[in-house]
Amino acid sequence: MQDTKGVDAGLLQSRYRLTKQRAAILRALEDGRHLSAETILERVRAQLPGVSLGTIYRTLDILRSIGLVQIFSHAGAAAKYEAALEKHHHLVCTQCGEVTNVNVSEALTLSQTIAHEHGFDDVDCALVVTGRCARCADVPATASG
Amino acid sequence: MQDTKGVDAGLLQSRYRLTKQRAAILRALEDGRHLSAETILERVRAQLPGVSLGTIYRTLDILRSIGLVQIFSHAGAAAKYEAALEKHHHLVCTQCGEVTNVNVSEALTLSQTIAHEHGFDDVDCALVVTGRCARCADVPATASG
DNA sequence: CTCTCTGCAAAGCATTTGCACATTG
DNA sequence: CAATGTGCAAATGCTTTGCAGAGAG
Repeated sequence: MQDTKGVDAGLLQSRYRLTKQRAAILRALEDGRHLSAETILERVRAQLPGVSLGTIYRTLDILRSIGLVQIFSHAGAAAKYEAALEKHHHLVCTQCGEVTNVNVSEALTLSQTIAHEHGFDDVDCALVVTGRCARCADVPATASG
Repeated sequence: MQDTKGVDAGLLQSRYRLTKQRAAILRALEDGRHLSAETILERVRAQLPGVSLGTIYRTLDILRSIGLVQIFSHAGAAAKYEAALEKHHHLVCTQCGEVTNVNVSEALTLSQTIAHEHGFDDVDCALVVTGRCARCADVPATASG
């Protein structure tokens, strides 16, 4: 492993080794957004057939601990992972489940104010906005279940 | 089942039956905040020894569907349930895990603006503010793990 | 009485983990 | 070479579900 561009550098700076599995996982994360561990596994296996789910989870956990990956888990569903490019929040359609990244810089400011009032420091926040997207709103009633 | 005060009324108005299990679950939810299904089971069993976890989950799901219960699930941990008294958000200490309810009315306004820009309607939002609480900040370093 | 609920226990998923071998630095 | 990472498969934890009997309206 010597091909170390972009994100990979983050791993190198850490105390972790840069293996081909990790590089492939990072690449998968750079390509897509809101990927489940399962999806990441599929994409990684396209390049490295032998990779296991265990490795995906272990790596994702490391990447999160060094701040390279942002996790987003929303009631019930499997967690979604994506490269921690810049702070953003999520807009989720309650009907079709599609997730969109949105910028809501005020959310953090607001959160910090609240948190400080409660004596918290080291503040961060996650805002999940739910609703029905335009496409789903068009359909009169899915009348399912 | 005829003792129908407060929250119970909500169930009666719905198409669901008010059983003693459901009443006990509602009562448990009125007492505490951020209860896990397991905790609810314990509390309910104090009054009704035979109740099963399956019933807890089934009931919780019904209560959520008719808007009487608010679920809060935060990465990794088991979901937390509480009576849907009034809209509020959560402040979570990343160190000790304690959850506090906070009022952030601006969050919804903000979310609605964003959501509408994306063509969404029927908007709601959940804000999770994380940080280190005052008590944990006092301890120099937990030096754990 | 009919239809809905419940307890039980097994199933289902997402995620974690122990171990022996492969790899990295 | 020593330390770390990996694949495999079993284990775990939370939640869901099928079924036959119990209870609500």
